[in-house]
Amino acid sequence: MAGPDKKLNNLSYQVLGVLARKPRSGYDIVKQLEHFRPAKTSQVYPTLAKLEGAGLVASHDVTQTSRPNKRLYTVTEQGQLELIAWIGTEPDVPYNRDDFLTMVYSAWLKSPEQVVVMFEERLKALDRVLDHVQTALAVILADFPESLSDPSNWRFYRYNLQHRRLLQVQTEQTWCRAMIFQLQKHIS
Amino acid sequence: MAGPDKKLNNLSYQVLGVLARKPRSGYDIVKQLEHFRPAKTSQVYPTLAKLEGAGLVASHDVTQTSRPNKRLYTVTEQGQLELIAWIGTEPDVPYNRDDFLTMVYSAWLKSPEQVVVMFEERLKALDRVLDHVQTALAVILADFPESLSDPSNWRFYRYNLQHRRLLQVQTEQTWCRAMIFQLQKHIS
DNA sequence: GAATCCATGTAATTGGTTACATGATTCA
DNA sequence: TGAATCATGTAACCAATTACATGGATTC
Repeated sequence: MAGPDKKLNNLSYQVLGVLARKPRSGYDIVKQLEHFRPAKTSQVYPTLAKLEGAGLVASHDVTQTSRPNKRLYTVTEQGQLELIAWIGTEPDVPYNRDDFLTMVYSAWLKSPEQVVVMFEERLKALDRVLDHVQTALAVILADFPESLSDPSNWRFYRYNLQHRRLLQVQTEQTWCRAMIFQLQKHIS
Repeated sequence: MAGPDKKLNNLSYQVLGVLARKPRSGYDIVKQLEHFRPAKTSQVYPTLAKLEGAGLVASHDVTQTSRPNKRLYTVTEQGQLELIAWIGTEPDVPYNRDDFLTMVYSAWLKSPEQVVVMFEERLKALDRVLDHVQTALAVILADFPESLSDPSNWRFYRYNLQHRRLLQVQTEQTWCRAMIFQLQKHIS
């Protein structure tokens, strides 16, 4: 009815995806996306307002007693259709910015000793990610084992995306250890 | 002498790192970063101007006959010190945006058949990346074999960063194949 | 009483893309 | 002659972060 829908941005589709699983408040959405696709409240709230203006989500206020009141958002049918239509289109080239890799790029300017320290810190940081991912996997496995063999259940993809992260982190750790091993040969 | 140096952004450090390896024009820098840390000319040229204003890089014009004239940039000593001082500081949390993963997040709304097609396309895209990375590795291995055991040579890190990318792409391909295998069990 | 969580937003700034503008040289 | 590469930039817009602003409820 309104103007011709131009393509939404990545965050909008991600928010539609979260709400397609279940209705949530802006605050809930931020928490939900924290590890998978971080976004600040200052970006999420305006995005929700924009999506509501376009008729892709709807909201209603919920009065709470033991908590501040909140506004629950739901995907509209139009919103779900928009999301489904987008999935499977040609994805934009992925976008990665990692200070650590930029540092490694110029690490030849530092002594091997100093670089080894950097890689050891990186390993520790990856350990923390690993912990988080393994816990998430264990929870799904314990609470919803049937969902893991059902691609029409959103937990099927949630589990497998976490599993992907696990594999990636382990690969990166292997690489870090190989780098440390090589560098130590040059420490007198 | 001038104001107190506040932290530069990721691109600035990346540009300093490129120029620390060897002097280049803005155009060269864009090409150099194309696969590792993409940036458009419209971002690189202003960044170079800013770095020059801060005294971290210097430039001089080069007259060419068989090509348009160009401006070559070099890192100043101050620029190199700034870069070295940054390396090893606590890196910001890495930043990843991948439409494909956002699509997988909501792929439970699609039929397994349709999702299999998405993963097969992803595999093909990863094959092209793999090709590029393997070529780059082979070139270094053939032309500068000694540099691979010398952490004070920038090619040591160039090679190992490419190797990291190789491992990551292979891990992702393994995951994609496992996903396709699982999904095919649900196609009647 | 202080810290943390729940809850929703706006304003200013930085980071990054798209589109625009121009022009020489080389190669098919 | 037309496409691709080399070469440098600006303007307008979109994406994202930082900082600001407020306030009730819970937990330590």
